[in-house]
Amino acid sequence: MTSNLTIKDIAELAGVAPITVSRVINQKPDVSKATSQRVQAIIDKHQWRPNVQARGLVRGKTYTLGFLSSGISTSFVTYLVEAIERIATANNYALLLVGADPRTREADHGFEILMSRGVDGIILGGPLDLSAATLAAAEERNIPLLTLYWPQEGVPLLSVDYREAGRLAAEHLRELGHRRCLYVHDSNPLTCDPYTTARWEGFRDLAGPDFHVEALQQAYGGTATLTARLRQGDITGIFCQNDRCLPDIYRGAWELAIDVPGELSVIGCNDQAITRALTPQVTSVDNAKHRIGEQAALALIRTPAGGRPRGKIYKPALVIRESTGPAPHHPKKRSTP
Amino acid sequence: MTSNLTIKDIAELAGVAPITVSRVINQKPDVSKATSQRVQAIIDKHQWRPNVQARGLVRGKTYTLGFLSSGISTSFVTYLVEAIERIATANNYALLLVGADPRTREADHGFEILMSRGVDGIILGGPLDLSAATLAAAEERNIPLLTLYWPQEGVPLLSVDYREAGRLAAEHLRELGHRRCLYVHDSNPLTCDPYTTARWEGFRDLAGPDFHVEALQQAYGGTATLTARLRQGDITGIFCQNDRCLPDIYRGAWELAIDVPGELSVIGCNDQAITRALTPQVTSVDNAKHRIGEQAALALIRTPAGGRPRGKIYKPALVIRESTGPAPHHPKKRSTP
DNA sequence: CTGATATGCGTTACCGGTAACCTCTATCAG
DNA sequence: CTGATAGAGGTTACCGGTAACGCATATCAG
Repeated sequence: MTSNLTIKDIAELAGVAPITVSRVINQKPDVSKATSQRVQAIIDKHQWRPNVQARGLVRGKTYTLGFLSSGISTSFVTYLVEAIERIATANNYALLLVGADPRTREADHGFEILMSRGVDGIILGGPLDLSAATLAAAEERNIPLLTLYWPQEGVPLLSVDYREAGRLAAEHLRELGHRRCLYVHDSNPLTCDPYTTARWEGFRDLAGPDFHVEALQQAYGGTATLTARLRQGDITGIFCQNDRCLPDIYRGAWELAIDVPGELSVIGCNDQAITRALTPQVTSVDNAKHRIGEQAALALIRTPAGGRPRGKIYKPALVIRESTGPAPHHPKKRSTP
Repeated sequence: MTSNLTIKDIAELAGVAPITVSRVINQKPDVSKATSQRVQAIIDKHQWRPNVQARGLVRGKTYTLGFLSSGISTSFVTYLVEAIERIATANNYALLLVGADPRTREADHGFEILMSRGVDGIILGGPLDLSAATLAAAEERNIPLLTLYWPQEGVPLLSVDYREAGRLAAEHLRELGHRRCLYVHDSNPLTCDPYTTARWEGFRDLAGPDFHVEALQQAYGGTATLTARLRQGDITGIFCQNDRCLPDIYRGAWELAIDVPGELSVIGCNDQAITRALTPQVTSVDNAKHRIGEQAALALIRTPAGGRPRGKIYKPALVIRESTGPAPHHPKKRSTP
């Protein structure tokens, strides 16, 4: 019965002063074993837990991490939240979740909510715009910051080498004998990934006389541009910016009755759940999202109040599934419907 | 520059007592307009925000909601979190996210984290086991509780009439002329949905001489049981417990080269993003998840400390897409491969 | 036996707000 | 002129912990 007991109640029940109870729960010295056990017994019996707010007030620490992001239900962000939450809970930290406005990406409001609650560290997630003033305020308050995937001026970045992701995709396609491939992306300024370009550059890195690449913009939820291009019949491989594009690509192939991977190989990026939901299952580049989330939480928990956590760029890894295969010998020319 | 100013600093700068600043920020009477404006000016100038912990300590209120759930990255739960977060932020509440152990569903630990932080209300999400003692402790502390989707003894429930969802699916299939349909579910005790049975009952409600239904268990990630049944060639419609099953069902159909919706109509449940990611897009029953999340947050924000929020059961709605169509005239017998 | 050093625990003040109560001044009816 | 009343603001104590410091009692070398 975790009722509204305070440290004073516990102290009284144990016949000691409150500070002694405090010492017991914080495993400080200067308490005899006998006293300690007696106090602990009372605590256990009543399942008492110290009030985190009171403790936070006097310690200037809240044992709380903040996560700020728009598009919290976006698959990628969800993975981050899950990993962060797991680490936080395991370390008796709580996770404060605040969203930015998904339409404007304006995040100052959310950031201030987190700051006024005195979180011990803030993790920045997906699409968000923070003003320099806000960032400076965090700096001044010594709140450790970390950004995952969305770069912020002056904030350490924990992410993946997306250029390398592009290279891995290109390498795989080239080795399978594909000679003309597409990089499909959506550069809508609100939803686009900051690493759209990096992936493209990596993908293009392997271009050469026997490996032609070109970029194609295809807005989420549409297939027209893509199918128009595929009709020309020369493309045998696709690498897309983000697994979010995959449903559109599969749909486009379906509309043209193109067999994946028989006639067209498809590679996604980020290795989200959708890769296993589609048939055939999609080869994708794993971007270490779980590791990133975990490391972010750990880094902030471990960083002392004044310190700066370190960023890190992980290496991506190709996960081969069913959507990629040898290039067809004679790519078919498609007829216009 | 939201530095570490306190109410005392602001008071001093404005030449008043701290309590006056307190009155200004809380819009209380007994402050002259002139004084109020002067104080407000100082506050604005320094972008000062009161320390939420200190305020919470003395008020016994934290302006924080807790969300407890396992499987935070589960699509359905994600929708809830997103909706709750939006309402919370809009009302200057924060959302504290805590996960239960996904393997054991044990949630007492998480619940205690939330309680010791004095959240103003707790929303219970997906699969979790709470001990009666823990629930009683919340009761005793007057913490308003609400459970979405996962029933808890004595806790008001905000959910959807899943029996009706089953009926809607059956109705749709029957009207399309299907006469022999399957209810596909996964009754794994850890992952299964508490409404598995309700949906089945609703689906069966419409069974009759011209509408035969049967239930089939098919674990997530597999297709063997399903394809074995489909090979008999008599099934022309499927309703599945949860959109999570859809990828398996589509894969099963693909393995047998069954055309959806030409030869087989498929209806999902919950109307998650996957319905639009698959081709053809899947007809599904919308379970009002956004409304549920929003209402939960609002209810808890509005419920005064001692009160009990009210539960509510929403009506589901069928969302027709591309995966359902008229029953084929002559269902084909499948040959064993 | 004395002074030095631990050991074990309590007292006091304080973290940053706010509720409850108090004081002072102005205004006004009788 | 007196007393009542309202308006504007301050004083004090407290929320539930903890840091800093203080003070017995025990132990032990010399």
